[in-house]
Amino acid sequence: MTPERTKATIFDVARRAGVSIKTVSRVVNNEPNVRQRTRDKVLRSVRELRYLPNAAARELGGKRSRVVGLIYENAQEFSYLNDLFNGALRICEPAGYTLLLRPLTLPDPEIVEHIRQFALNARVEGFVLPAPLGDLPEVPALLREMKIPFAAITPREPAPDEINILCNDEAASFSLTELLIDQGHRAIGFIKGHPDHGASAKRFAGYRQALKKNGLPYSARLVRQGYFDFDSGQTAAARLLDLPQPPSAILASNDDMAAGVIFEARGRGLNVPGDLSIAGFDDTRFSSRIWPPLTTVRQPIVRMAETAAGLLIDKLDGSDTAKPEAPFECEVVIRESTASLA
Amino acid sequence: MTPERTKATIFDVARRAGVSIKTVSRVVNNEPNVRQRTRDKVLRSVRELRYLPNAAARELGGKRSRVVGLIYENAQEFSYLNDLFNGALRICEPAGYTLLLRPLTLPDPEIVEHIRQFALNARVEGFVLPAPLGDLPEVPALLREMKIPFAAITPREPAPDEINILCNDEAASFSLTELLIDQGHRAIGFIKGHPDHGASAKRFAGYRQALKKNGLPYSARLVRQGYFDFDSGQTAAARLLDLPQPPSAILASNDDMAAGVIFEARGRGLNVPGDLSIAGFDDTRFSSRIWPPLTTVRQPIVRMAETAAGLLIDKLDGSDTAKPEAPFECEVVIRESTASLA
DNA sequence: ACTTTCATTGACAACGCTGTCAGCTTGCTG
DNA sequence: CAGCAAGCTGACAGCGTTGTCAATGAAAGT
Repeated sequence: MTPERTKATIFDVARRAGVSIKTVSRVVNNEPNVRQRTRDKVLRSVRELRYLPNAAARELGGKRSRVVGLIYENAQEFSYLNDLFNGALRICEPAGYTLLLRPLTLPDPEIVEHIRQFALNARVEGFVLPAPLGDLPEVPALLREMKIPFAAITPREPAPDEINILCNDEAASFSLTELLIDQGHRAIGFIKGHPDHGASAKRFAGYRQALKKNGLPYSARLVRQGYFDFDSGQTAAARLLDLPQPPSAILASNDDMAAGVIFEARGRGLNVPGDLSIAGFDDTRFSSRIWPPLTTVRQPIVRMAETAAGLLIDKLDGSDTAKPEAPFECEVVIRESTASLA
Repeated sequence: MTPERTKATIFDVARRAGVSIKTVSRVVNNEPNVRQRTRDKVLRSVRELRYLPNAAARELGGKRSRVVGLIYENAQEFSYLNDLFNGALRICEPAGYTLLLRPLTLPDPEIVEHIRQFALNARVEGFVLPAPLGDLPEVPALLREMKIPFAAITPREPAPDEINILCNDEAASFSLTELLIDQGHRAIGFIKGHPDHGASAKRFAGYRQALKKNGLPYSARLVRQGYFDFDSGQTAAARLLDLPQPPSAILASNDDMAAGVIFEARGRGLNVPGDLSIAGFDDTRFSSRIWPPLTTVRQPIVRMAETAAGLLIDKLDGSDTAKPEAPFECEVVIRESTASLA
């Protein structure tokens, strides 16, 4: 039978260290104004008793729940979420915060009520908002009304006074498009992302810039609207390939759609990349595992999530450094779904 | 400006209803021995004041955290996890429970300490243990020592006195194998799953039974060990295809490995399913989106997770119905990666 | 009518922490 | 060496519930 000692409380620690409970509280919470010797004494008995502060009492007494919420779109690519969650968790856990997930099915007419309920029930102190939640106008509005700070990941428009985690989608898209141009492609199809996501516009902008810089004409016919899902990618690809003069390369705004493009191409007996080069965005778990492996752009999502959670916690803890973060760099990953035009 | 009323407490509700706080507590917790009229009065003022019990106070006073933990292997297929989480959440949330996720990187020599820390920090009252966690001997042992109940999902050996959620992997594997046999395949390769997962043995058993029942010889040469990941599937496929008399069909114990098989086949210029039929297990998000779409087996994971969470909560709440659950049925999904032998 | 028995209700003490504020030490300053 | 500010420490009152147990009231038995 394991010692099964009754959980030690702050009283036990205080008695053992010969100080008051308040002093223990100070030490445990890293507050100033405790002599080093006292601090050591307390820390020792904390260790010896394996003292673990009771979170409920802490919250009740101190009004702080130390809960960070991560709301996300349920349809979201899960490997993205996984990275997001792992990154945020890696910061929250050692900082003594609990990270709570809440999926949302979009579009959701009652989104405000759902988030409010979640925030209230779970006593969320701060939110991490992956795209597109930072861009839906109701969400930031609600959180501001509730006075809950948040960190928006890749929002279209960085909210002033809030934490914004950005990455240079535009530059990455530019590089990817230039890569195709360098490979000799002239007619390059583009499938836009979901209009609610800030990244969509940026990726499209990078594509246009690359065309322009390289003196290629922009043709609206080669551009189709997609919604970041496989089916919309497949549909858009079908339209592009039905064109009298179909593109020799298609750039999809994410990998799910790129997979849809590959699917459609294969269905038509087209050889990828022989007959059609295809590239995407995101470097999903499956991007390297479908055939052919996909040329794509990798975002440092884990680091972005870590930064988001870190800044958010800093804000919640009041250690407000408030330095505006530089955008994260994306990386073009070249695989076998793209090739030089024969 | 929204009413921003100071959050109502149990006192406010009690005053308004003209009863004591204890009575309010009884009503809110659905305890017996409250006259119907009183109950109604209380419920009305609860509604009118939008009363929400303070979870911290509740936990401090009542010793119940209402936290359910879901630990999982981080490498786990995401769509599986997503279903698992959504299913469990769908039960936990309305029941007033918080569902907390905790990824684990296996193998983990300190797994016991990690889980213990998590359980203590998060004050987890009960765990949902997806495979293979229910099968690692340390984990159930630890939880029993800590007196934390758990619901194991598809464990190899159902633990008595605990909640076990099973599904008939064996029968599904049997059907899938018979499907291939019916299509005329005689040499059917099999890639085993990770030995830590209970499902692996069952799927293998189903394969062997189907061979036997249909009078086909079992050849160990056609069986390779895999580990549920893409790479091991690819490697195993390479070995099988290098055989002097390679199989005309390969059955992989999950879709990740099946994708690896497809990848390998494509790399060798083989036509799927023309030259090689391939089937998997799990019906992953991507199973229908790779080319060709994969014949596979779908588990009702969402329902399994719902059941797991539901039974666990029943146990935690003391409403112990303790009926042994019947195994869930899997469904064979026939797509285009399998075809009759020409 | 007079107990006895339950169902119903309430008073009040935990629960384990943090915030407030007062008191005690130090170390300086003049 | 008094006087004062700043550093350090502790006493104690909450925080919003639930558990315990006693009080009350109503129903049933004699």
